[in-house]
Amino acid sequence: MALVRNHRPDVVARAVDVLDRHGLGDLSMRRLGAELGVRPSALYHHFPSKQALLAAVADEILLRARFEPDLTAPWDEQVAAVCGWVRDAVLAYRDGGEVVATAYAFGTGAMAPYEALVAALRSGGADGLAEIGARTLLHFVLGHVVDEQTHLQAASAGAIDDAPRAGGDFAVGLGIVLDGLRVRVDAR
Amino acid sequence: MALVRNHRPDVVARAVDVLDRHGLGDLSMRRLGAELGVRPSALYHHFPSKQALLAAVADEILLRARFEPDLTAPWDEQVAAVCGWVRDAVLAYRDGGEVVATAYAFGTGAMAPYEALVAALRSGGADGLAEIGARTLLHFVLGHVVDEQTHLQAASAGAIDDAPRAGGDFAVGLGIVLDGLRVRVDAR
DNA sequence: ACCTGAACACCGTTCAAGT
DNA sequence: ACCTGAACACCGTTCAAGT
Repeated sequence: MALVRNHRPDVVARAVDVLDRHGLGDLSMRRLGAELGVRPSALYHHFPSKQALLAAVADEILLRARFEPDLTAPWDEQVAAVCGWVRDAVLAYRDGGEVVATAYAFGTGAMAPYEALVAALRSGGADGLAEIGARTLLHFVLGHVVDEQTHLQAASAGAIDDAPRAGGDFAVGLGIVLDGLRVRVDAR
Repeated sequence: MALVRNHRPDVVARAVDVLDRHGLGDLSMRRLGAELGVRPSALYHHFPSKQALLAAVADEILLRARFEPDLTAPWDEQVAAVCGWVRDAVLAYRDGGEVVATAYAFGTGAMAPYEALVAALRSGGADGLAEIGARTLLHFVLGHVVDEQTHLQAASAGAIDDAPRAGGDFAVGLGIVLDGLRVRVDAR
């Protein structure tokens, strides 16, 4: 007898919720199932694997921070806007950075920021470097945000005494050069 | 009765070996114990946790690609040399990038490259930006190398058709600017 | 379409006890 | 100093069967 009936979006929403409340380490199929009032095996009706579930979670996190590119803006401002979007989206949920970075690294999700960056870079005429530029910027942003988030969380958990760190912001005095064009990513 | 007696370096060496032959996913405490002819619990005599073991593996991988900084070289060349060292070290072992990146992210290991980069950046006069610059460069290098390694391995396993990618090298036409000073990281 | 029940093949970690 | 034996509290995934 089916006590509960969950649809795919319910599962994703609950997963985001568990992630935010208990962290990535506690987001297991069994735990998520229990939280939904369902056996773990029931989740495999919606997702072929945990990896696929986590990719959906990553996409959901990015989607929730709604973003629409301003195509009339200068290309470097467009790039900065995308970076800012990713940063905001990911910082809004516990372990958001790691989830998105992993999904992106495995190529299973989090493709929207990559495509937005490619578009922005192309609009700046950096045609040949758009793809590698987008990947670099994403590593740049995600790397720093994961850093930030890890240390922030560790500090708030009392595991690390939060010594003053040189710039919690990923952009302080830093830029990236693509083919001679300087891109400032100080979105914040 | 002790059939085998392993010292700490033996354990690390075997772990590197298992990592390279079977990948990070197969490097479990149980598997490593079996490979050493020992129960998994015996490993906890040498390491307090798997995380600590993996940190030691990361350090070992970096150590095996012996590196000595040329303090007479221009600072940007020093930076490039460190990046090249990390890249070479990590590419020499299966999943080396992920192991080192993770140890670095958790702050449990892989500190040598960070310190080398800070020193190189300081020697260039970028005092206030040395720490954040070092972290940025590391994210930059490790991010790209993990990318490379993941796709390379996936391709060689036949999981992905290796479409032509824009620059397998992390440095193609890219640089990082620290306070106006352009750092080229095209180590290769 | 969604769920149960039961199993399979694993994990990391602890700890008293052995040599 | 290093190892065993046994346990604890978990994992992801599969699959026939139910409604």
